[in-house]
Formats: sequence, C-alpha cells, structure tokens
Amino acid sequence: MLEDMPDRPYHHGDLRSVLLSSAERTLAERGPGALSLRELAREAGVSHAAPGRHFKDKQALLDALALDGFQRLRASLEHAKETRDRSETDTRAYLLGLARAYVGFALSNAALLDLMYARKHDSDVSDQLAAAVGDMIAIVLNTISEGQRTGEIIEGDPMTIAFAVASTLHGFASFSANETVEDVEENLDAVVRLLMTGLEPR
Amino acid sequence: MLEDMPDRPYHHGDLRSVLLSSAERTLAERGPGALSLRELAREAGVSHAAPGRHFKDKQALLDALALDGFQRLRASLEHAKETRDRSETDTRAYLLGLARAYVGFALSNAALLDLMYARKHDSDVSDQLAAAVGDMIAIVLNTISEGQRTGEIIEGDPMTIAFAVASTLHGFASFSANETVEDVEENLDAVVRLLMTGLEPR
DNA sequence: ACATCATTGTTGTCATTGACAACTTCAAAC
DNA sequence: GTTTGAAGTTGTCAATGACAACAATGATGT
Repeated sequence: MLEDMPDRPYHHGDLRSVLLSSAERTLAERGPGALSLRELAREAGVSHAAPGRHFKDKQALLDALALDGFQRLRASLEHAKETRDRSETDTRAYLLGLARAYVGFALSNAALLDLMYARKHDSDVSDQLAAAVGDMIAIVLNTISEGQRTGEIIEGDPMTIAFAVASTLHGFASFSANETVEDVEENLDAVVRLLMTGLEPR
Repeated sequence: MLEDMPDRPYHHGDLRSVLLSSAERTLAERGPGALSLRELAREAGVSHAAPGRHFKDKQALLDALALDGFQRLRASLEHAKETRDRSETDTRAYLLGLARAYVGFALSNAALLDLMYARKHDSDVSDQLAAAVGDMIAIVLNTISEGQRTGEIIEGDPMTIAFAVASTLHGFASFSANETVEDVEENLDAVVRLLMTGLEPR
C-alpha cells in the first residue's frame, strides 16, 4: 500500500505566502466578505487551524495584505519615477506618469485598494500603514520640490501642495475604480492638465 | 401577576429605522466588522430573525445604510449650495463651501463613507449608488457650468472638469478622514486655491 | 361585524466560521 | 543525541447568517 506516501511533507514550507496570494485572489474575485481563513486553509491543503500559526487573527491577514499592497503600489510609483528620469525633466509628464501608475494600480487591484485604506486595522499596523501613505506622498513631494527648483511649479509650502496633488490622484483613482468610467485615459490627462494650469482663465 | 403585560407591543412598529440607526452607530463606533444582525436585533429588543423581515440579507442592510448616507451627503452639499446662493456668486467661495461640506461629512461619518464607496453591493443597488454618485457630480457640474457662464472658469467640457474637481474633493476628504491630518481647514483652503489657480506659475 | 390575509414577529435549526487549547511532527541548535 | 521551538493537527466552543415553520396583529373587503 502506498498510502503512507504523504502527498505533501508535514511542513508546508511556504504556507504564509501561499495564504497571502490565495487571499488576494479571493479578495479580487469574490470580495472581502468571501474571505475565510478556513477556506484558505482548505485551498492550501492544510488543516483549518494552520493559518493561525502565521496570522494571529483574520485581521492580521488583512493587515498583511494591505501592507503588501502598499509596498507594491509604492514600487510601481517609484518605477514610474525611474523610467521618467531617463527622459526629460518635464514636471507635467512626470505627474502624468505618477497618475497613470496610481490609477493603473487602482484599476487592477480595486478591492485591495479598499482594504489598504480601510479604517479598521490594528493600531500598530495602522501606524505602518500611515507611514506607507506618508512614503507615497513623499514621492509626490519630491516631484513638487523638483518642479519648484526648475521653476515649473509655483512657490509655496511643498508639503501642502503635495498633499493636494496626492489627494487628487487618489480621488481620481478611487472614482475611476468604482464607477464604470470608460475613457479613463482622457479624463486622466484632463485632470493633470487641470491641476497644472488651474481652473481660472489666464 | 403582571407578567402578561407585554413590555412592548408584538409589533415593534418602527423596527426598520431602529435597526438602521443602531447599525450606523455600531458602524461608527466599532467598525463594519462588528455589525451583527443578531446583535442589532438584541439591541432592538427583538428576536434574532426579526431583522430578516426588513432586510433580506446582511448585505441589504449595508446597502440601505449606504444609500441613506448618499442621501444625507447630497442634502448637505445642496444645503451648501443654497446658503451660498444668498451671498455673492464667487465660484471659488462656492467650491470652498462644497469642499467643506464634503470633508465635514467625511470626518463625521468616516466608516459610513467607506461603506458608501465599497465595491460589494448588490448589482441593482450598485446602480442606485452609481446614480447617487452621479447626482453628486451633477452638483459640482452645476457650479462649473455657472462659473463658465460668468467667465470665472476656463472653457472646456464641463463634465470632464467637474469629474476632475469631484475627484479632488473626494480624494482630499478620503485622505483627511484616514490620516490624522491636523490642519484640515488650511489644507482645504490650499487645495481649492490650487485647483483654481493651478500649479504652474503665471 | 367579521373572515381573510399580508405583514411582522417568533422559535428552532443548520452549516460555517473564528478562536482557542492540547497534542504531534519535524528540524535545527546545542 | 537530546532538547526545544516552530509549524501543523484534531477537537471543541460560541457566535453568526440564513432559512423554515409557525403565531400574532392589524388592515381590507364585503
């Protein structure tokens, strides 16, 4: 009889990351309400209590997902920055790149983005998440400061300006992900143009 | 013996709205995860299945909360519009009023706002919610069109401009509600100013 | 008046879930 | 080699959402 050949070794070896990616798939496909630790365990071929070794809580799993999301979003924004650096130093083009990256992430990871900004994380994790948001704003801040140095951006407290710009990006991404907006690209261009030139006639 | 005096009549009479307001309080105080139909029933002094008569689903309750939230938000924005009409017709002041109303709502009803924009509603309700968002954008749209008529706003597709402005308001409100931003008022002023005048030096 | 009947509430039950406790397997460190 | 601790397992519990079957109430039509 061959039944004593364990399909998988006793120790899964990679359970934590398997749980995370499985959770993210479920989140994207069936929403946050469909997330169940026990179901994740079943999918991973592991007992119902195994996830408890890696995540104290269901909330801990969600926290980890959110943090991971911020890391990837940040990487995406920084990638947009780096690819820009090789071309010219046009602040508007740079902002457009950032906006595209942010919106792209929002469209591809709508449910995850919700989770990232959900107001229900453990207090210490909330600090980390706040820091992650701070990092993102810092990227915008860099652009603003650079733009101010080259004279492409008006003077004024760069932090305030960065906050305003980040707000716009976030709001646009959030809206675009929610409603079924067809011409995201065009709208996005218009938003960046508007941000740069303002609403008042010159 | 007095025990046959029913504390409450068999028919609660107002259960639906009691459930809704109780749910909203719980939502605000303990987050969406703490919402339990059974607990709401207990608080209302009613059996555990009674809520089922008014809400097919837990999701149906959440949908109702979200719709109600949009109605109140819209009323608040329209109130801002009416109080403005009595003073001058300065588009910037009007936008500032709208922004204050939106942010005020976001700060007072953070968890509810999350729910309103959550991507997990029943499909037909989603349509109603999308319509609600459309109504809100329409309010902004009015302002933009008026501003264009008085020459205070640049020309261009008003819908696109309105979408951009609404995005900014929403993003700012969402950010302000999440992070612990101290000087919301100042930042808000700066955002509206920035929207009006743009980022480029003139 | 009064029978009917839809509404709203009730009890009972079920499968699922998150959390925890107690036990086992394995591998690495000493 | 043994000890020790991380990772996985079974077993159990209370809470929950959903549903079915039944009861009370009040409105409607004649």
